[in-house]
Amino acid sequence: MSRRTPLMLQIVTGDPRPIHRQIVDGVRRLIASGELAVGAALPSVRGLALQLTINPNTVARAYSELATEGWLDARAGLGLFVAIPRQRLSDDERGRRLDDAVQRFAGDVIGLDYPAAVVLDRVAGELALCLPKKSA
Amino acid sequence: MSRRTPLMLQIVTGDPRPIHRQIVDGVRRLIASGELAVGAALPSVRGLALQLTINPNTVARAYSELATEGWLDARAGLGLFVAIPRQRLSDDERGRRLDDAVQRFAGDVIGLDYPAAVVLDRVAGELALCLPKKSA
Amino acid sequence: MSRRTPLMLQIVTGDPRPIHRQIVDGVRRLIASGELAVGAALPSVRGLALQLTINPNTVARAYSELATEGWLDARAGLGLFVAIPRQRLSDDERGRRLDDAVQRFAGDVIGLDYPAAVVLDRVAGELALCLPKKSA
Amino acid sequence: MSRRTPLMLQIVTGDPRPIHRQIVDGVRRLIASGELAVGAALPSVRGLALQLTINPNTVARAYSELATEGWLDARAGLGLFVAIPRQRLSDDERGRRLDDAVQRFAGDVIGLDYPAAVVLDRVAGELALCLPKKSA
DNA sequence: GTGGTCTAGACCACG
DNA sequence: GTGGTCTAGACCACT
Repeated sequence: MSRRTPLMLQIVTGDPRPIHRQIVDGVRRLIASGELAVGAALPSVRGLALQLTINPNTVARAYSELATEGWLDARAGLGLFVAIPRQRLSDDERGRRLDDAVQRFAGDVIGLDYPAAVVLDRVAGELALCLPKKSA
Repeated sequence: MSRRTPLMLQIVTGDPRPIHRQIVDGVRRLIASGELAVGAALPSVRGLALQLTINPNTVARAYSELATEGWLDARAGLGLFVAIPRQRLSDDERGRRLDDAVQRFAGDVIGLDYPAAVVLDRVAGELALCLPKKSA
Repeated sequence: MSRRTPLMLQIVTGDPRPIHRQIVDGVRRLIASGELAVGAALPSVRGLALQLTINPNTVARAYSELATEGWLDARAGLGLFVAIPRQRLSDDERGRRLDDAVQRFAGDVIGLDYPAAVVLDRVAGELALCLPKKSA
Repeated sequence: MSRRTPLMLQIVTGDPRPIHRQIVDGVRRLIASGELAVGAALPSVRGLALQLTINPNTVARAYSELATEGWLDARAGLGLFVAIPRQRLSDDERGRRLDDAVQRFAGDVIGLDYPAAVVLDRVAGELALCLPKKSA
């Protein structure tokens, strides 16, 4: 009997991101949007591997990255839990990462020939799900 | 052949993108922004490789990708030229790529704790440099 | 022919730290002490695995952690290089990590029955090799 | 059995150490600091498990480790008592463990960019709480 | 050649 | 049962 909520995650083979990255992004989004509350237990490594029909090592790697980034707490013998959020990066580093992400995104959408307004709408919609409206 | 404009490109070793990707993105951006006009000749593979001090194979690969995507026309014995713009991808494919890019971008930005408005501003600024205001 | 310096690293099976952690600690120390200069190339994943007679995956994991922490830059097809140092963590996070490390260390040496002065000497000797004397 | 002093111990879920390790460290510290005198009786396995709301198996394991290391004496039918201090490890083993602990600590602290003096002060303060000033 | 990802299966420590 | 580590071997992308 498990109180663990099954994760609403889907692995897309056409996605250029590697599998473990899709899991990391997906879980981060679920946490940031509040669908996974602080302290909530995640599916076990083996359980999520079965659910997604991938190798347990791949799930373990994704979970391990999330723990390193401070999103999850891993407790051997118990499982993984959503961690209390805290600011881990310096302001400089945050700025650099924002720059990198914006530049990469621009590179990705150039050539798709969408008008800027359409792209911005999509981004705004996605961000509305998980980002604060005001600075924390 | 002095008609060939030297490309205003710069390879950044710290950039997470592979070199050929930086070239492809850079050329696409120069074309999209109009700095490289339709019909303009590009530097030769060897010339650009010398200019950027990288392997000619890498330049050849970038040019080949740009030709495959329809940005460049190769004329045997003459060189590569900026092609006449045309629709290069199916609507489905374009939609899927936009989705992927937006999701990846959101994954990168979540947790940096920037307000959505700040992120959107930065994206808008970057897109203004290279995207059309209206659909082509 | 390789300009890569062989790493002065040794894996100790009796050490409670897992192998990949011993590599990470060792490389961090070599970089912090200046024995590995900024921009220097590291042994290839496969090469170090042969040198230490461990599985390439284990080396790859250690290198990947070092890259994530910002100590190394990985360039596919070229190799790994010592990155330019920068402050990535917030002051709060740095304080928390110092606290954690000190507490863990105290727990490790309690019961070894060494006088405090001896322990402090050993720590001072180790830190002298790699830490700044004044705040940067 | 009211002669058993309740232990001033606290289990911290955020602590990276496993629970049994927190108990072992805590009891060792109470003994080293003299708060638990030689011959004093410890709470029963079940009692401590209730007090800390953890699994009795975990308490039993911690007690067993402490007994193996010579900190506690088990008297059948009576319970566990603080043992008479004696040398518990070979000099070689003690030396190796000190080395390991110092190396691990250095690995944790490198890169936090604290001056060595600050780190040493923190260590000295922590050790003052539980280590002898002179060799026992 | 380089690094990166994934699978498969074994073993250990923890609760 | 849980997470964590290691080995072995395959495949991919990059230069």
